[in-house]
Amino acid sequence: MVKLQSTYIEALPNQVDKKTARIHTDYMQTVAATGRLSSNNPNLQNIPIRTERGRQIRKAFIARDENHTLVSADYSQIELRIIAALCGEENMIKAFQNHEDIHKSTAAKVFNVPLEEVTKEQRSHAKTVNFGIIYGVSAFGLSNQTNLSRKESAELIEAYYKTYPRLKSFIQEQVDFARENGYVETISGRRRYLKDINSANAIVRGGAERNAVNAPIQGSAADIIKIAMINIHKKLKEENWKSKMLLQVHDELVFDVHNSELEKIQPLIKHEMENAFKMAVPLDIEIGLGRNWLEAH
DNA sequence: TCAATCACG
DNA sequence: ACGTACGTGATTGAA
Repeated sequence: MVKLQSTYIEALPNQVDKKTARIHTDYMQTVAATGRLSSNNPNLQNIPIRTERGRQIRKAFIARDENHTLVSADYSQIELRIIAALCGEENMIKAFQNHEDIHKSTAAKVFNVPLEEVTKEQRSHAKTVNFGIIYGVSAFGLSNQTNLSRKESAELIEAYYKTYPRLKSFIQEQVDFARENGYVETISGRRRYLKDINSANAIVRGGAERNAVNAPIQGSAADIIKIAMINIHKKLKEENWKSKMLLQVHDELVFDVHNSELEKIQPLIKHEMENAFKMAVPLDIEIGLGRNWLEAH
């Protein structure tokens, strides 16, 4: 509550540019270790959305005038798709090819129940593990995030790896590669060097091992959206579109679209984002529009 | 100046 | 036996 007031409600109006009457962020290309962009002065990659009061703040971001509309396009589950493609886990790849709800689909397999009998709690637990895998979670970490005991968490992780065996080997291979070479890399060859990967200190080494797993996933997602941004920017420029690309929020692009272009630009954006990088899984885009950033989502 | 907290993906 | 989920930036208040 205090945060929303001081960081957004009070600070943002002071950041409006006198000449353009708009807020402009700076994107940093060489800050994040994984290859993501970061955003500052002000940070527009952490505008609230999760709480009701937060959503009121997001509503304040609007299209430039009556003749424009905000369009938001985001990659659906891009990090899970990347890990599935990187390790060739057919069970997960198939779920994405069939456009299934990946967390529900995971729950059905892990808990060995029909898709239509998956409970909310089972889906929620599957979702937690799906995310945890991306971060290199342990049984203890998982039990902290759920109402499961450490033993139940260990069993859940075991069932998960039985469902997706290639994920387990992928994690091991990333760590082995890092120990051997001192770095890991993304789908486009961006490296993250891990100086602590062979540390004698198990805590420090454990952190580097999680980095070895996470960096290729988070970094590959960053590679993909950057390629999409370059291709979209080129097209908008070469074909003299009136619409502008405004913001990038890791897996989302926001555009200020002239209403005359509203129908035609959406398939363009979708196509460029879906085809930015050829992978063993399809990339899916969710696209929306509205007078403000909240509605566009 | 720095750690803790909390905003986002 | 050990400690235990990735990546950022802005604000606050103690040192």
